[in-house]
Amino acid sequence: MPPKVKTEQEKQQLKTLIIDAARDLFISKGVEAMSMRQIAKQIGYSATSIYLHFTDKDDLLRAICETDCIALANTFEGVMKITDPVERMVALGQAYADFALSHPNHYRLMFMTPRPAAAIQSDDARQHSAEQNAYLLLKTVVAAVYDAKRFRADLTDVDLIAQTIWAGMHGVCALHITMENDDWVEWSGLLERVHLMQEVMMRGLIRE
Amino acid sequence: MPPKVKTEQEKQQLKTLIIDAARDLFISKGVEAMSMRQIAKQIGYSATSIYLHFTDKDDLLRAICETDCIALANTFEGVMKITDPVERMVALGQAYADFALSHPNHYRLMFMTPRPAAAIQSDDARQHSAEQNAYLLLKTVVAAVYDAKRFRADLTDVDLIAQTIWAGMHGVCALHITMENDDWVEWSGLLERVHLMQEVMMRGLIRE
DNA sequence: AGGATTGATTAACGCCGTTAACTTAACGGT
DNA sequence: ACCGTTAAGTTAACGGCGTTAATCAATCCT
Repeated sequence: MPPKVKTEQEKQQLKTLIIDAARDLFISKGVEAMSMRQIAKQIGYSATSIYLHFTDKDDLLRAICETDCIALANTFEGVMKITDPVERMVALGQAYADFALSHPNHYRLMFMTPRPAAAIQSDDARQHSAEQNAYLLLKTVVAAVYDAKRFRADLTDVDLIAQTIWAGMHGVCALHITMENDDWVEWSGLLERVHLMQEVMMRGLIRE
Repeated sequence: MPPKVKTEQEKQQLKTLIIDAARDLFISKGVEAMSMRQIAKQIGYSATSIYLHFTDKDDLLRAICETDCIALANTFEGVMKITDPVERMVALGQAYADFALSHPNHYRLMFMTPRPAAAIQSDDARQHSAEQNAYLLLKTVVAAVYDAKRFRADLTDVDLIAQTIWAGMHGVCALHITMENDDWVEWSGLLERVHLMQEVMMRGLIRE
């Protein structure tokens, strides 16, 4: 069954065939439902042949994220063009939330799943590029707001400010992703929650 | 090997023996490391015999949480005695964060793991008692602050306010639990982050 | 034509949660 | 005292998982 000598192009085709099948499962049912065997079944290959193109499941997941985070990066770049630093900061938060809520399984993988300490050291630095980049951008924007003296006078730690803003947006998104099906809490509208969080953060951080 | 007719007391002893072994694994390595076979190995029983005392793994997990959430409930009751509603609200947030950060795996299970929609309807209501109770308490406190007219005038939705506060504290805790090992962000002190989040929330929500 | 190589496959290992079938010891009733 | 029932375990097994090793067939190169 191996009709062989695939051109580089054919290889790439198969690779993206795998990625697409994997992403379908990943997006609709989450990491744990995206099993090697299920992917294989969908594309009509054997489970083990996936290992000819990806070293392991994590590698495949990373490929999916890389692909899908390009859109995010583009959105962010657009946001960075906004001139007013405070406006820029708010828009960045909004873009972050938009991504989290429209790609819940990506978000879950990137920001809600603890990676064991071991698995991190072994990475060759350039791994978590999407996450790293997002945080770096946030920090840049926060620094701009700080330089413009728009933060309250008692706030001097740029890292601390950035991490607090991150935590606020993360809280709304993560809580929604985890709890949307729990109906023992009468959820107010998701958009309202995102908006109020932004408002509260601004009122709490910005010099009035 | 079955020396039998255990008194109700002996049964309970074995049950807590199982729970203790399970909790050891759960606390130190998380849900996924707490396997039936590992638990069994540690207490010198067969994996299947656990099913004589717990219907399945979820049941066992619920037992662990129930046991360990009593401490939490007690702390909360203490907090509720604080007379000033705003002070009470802040103290509740602090207690919540203390629990999350000292029982990260409990917290992960309770507030960071999406339960599929199906698994929720089938529960006979009294299931998520700890979570439900915590949110109810928060809502009560928020309502008290609202009745005391201490919130900003434009804030009128008690659920929305409560959920935003929840999200803020959740954000700091969840982000820490997920990312504490990622050293590509220069984390400022955890306590500072919790504190600033509280401060920001208060400044953003409370009438000045 | 024949060997090396490539792209695949099947078998297998060791994990998991869980169910079914079986064993063994203790008790109750006659 | 015996026998059947039952309680408390056990082992075997199913189907799923990620992953590795061995194998197989078709093509390419010499």
